[in-house]
Amino acid sequence: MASNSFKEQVYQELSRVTHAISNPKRMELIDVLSQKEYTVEELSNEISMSVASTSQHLQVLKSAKLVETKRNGNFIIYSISDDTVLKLVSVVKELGFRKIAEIELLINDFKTDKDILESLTIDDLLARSKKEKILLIDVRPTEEFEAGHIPDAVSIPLDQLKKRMKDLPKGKTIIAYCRGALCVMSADAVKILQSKKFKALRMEDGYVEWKLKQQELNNLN
Amino acid sequence: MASNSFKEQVYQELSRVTHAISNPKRMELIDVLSQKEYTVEELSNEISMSVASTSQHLQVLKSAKLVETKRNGNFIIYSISDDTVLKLVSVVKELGFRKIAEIELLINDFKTDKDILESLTIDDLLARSKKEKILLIDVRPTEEFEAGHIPDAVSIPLDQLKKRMKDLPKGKTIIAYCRGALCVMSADAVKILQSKKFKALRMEDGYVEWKLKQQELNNLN
DNA sequence: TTACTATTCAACAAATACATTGAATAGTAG
DNA sequence: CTACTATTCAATGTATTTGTTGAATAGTAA
Repeated sequence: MASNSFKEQVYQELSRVTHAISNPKRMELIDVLSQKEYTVEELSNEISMSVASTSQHLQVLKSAKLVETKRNGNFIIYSISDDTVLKLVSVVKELGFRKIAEIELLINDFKTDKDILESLTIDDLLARSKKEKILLIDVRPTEEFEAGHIPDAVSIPLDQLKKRMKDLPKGKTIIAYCRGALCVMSADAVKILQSKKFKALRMEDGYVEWKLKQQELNNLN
Repeated sequence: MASNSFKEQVYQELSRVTHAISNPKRMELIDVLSQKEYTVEELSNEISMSVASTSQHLQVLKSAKLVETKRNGNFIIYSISDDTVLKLVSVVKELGFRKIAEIELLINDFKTDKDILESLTIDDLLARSKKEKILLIDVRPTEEFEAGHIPDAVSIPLDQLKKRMKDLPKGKTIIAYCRGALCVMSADAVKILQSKKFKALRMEDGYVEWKLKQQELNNLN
């Protein structure tokens, strides 16, 4: 049957997309690239893997059109090809976090580890910012902030927090965010701030989640 | 580093989800199950594969919690575990269709094959139904219609279309839908109707796409 | 209990995926 | 042109995945 073969080909092609993110290291690469663009060697460090292997994984991602490249001098710069890829990762995480008990256990361990009792979502942030004055701080490295951040957020990279703490207000509630639910930076920041008697909270969503939320809103008007 | 091991474990778990749909047959299984629940043997027929292999694929999907089972007499009934799974497939298709040239070519071949010039989306349908009187027909098999359908749609399975054509209005525009972009049934229906001088059009989205759209709308209020 | 049946398990061979090392490539900068 | 370097390619051994066949299982129905 011709129609049968058509069907097979379609599923073959679709599964190339999913195959590309079916490997933990490639999943991690996409997640890292969600924050900003990187060179191969930088990525190799981020995911703790040889440069050659990293390059090979990147080629798989590229052939599935999940990432794209540009050249800058001697360097090849990899980046996410399309915001739909962010959406894909977001849905996979949604499924993973909701459905897989193992991950929930890991995350719970992680949470109690960091002594974070309260953790806000984007919706919480929006609601809260209407009721009271809050200060939103982005504790990721400067380059990631510059590659894109939530409006009105102030960049205070985690490693500069102690130095810049004197400029922060004791009255306002400070909400810290970083790369998302799996990132420890905002939790560390909140811990430091709380120890110095600031009113600080963690937001578990990051810039990517904020961006996707905006797109959803735009799509429906 | 403990935090490193935590990270690795998380990506390991997340990639179990994507690994589950990284195989063409398993992708097809999920797609088939998106319409309604099935027994193992039925699925084995749908995807043209031995019962034992089908069962094994289903177990992979189940261990990733993408599908779930219930018993009915001697039969085990498989179904999609959660609407988030539909969202996952939807995003994968979005990426696949938009990004992979091979699929676009296949689909174009398919479209010209079916002589369908116009193909509506859900948004088109909603807009159009405000301006003129339309009749929405669901040409999938009865069981799939009964498992869930777009409100106000009338069930006219493709194999009954010729018999029931005399009851259809010549004045109204008839819009046919089936399982979604990859399904040929609505295209066949429109071809038949047009040949009998009905004003008929195809909608490329199906019930699943409609359901996801509703959920998006609900999420934002 | 016993016969029956839908489903799952086990074992196999073939194919594919994986991470590494070391060599090749294609650009840049002097 | 030459030296240099970030990236990619090639080859390798190991591990995992795949689909099949045939046996085992667990539930139903008499």
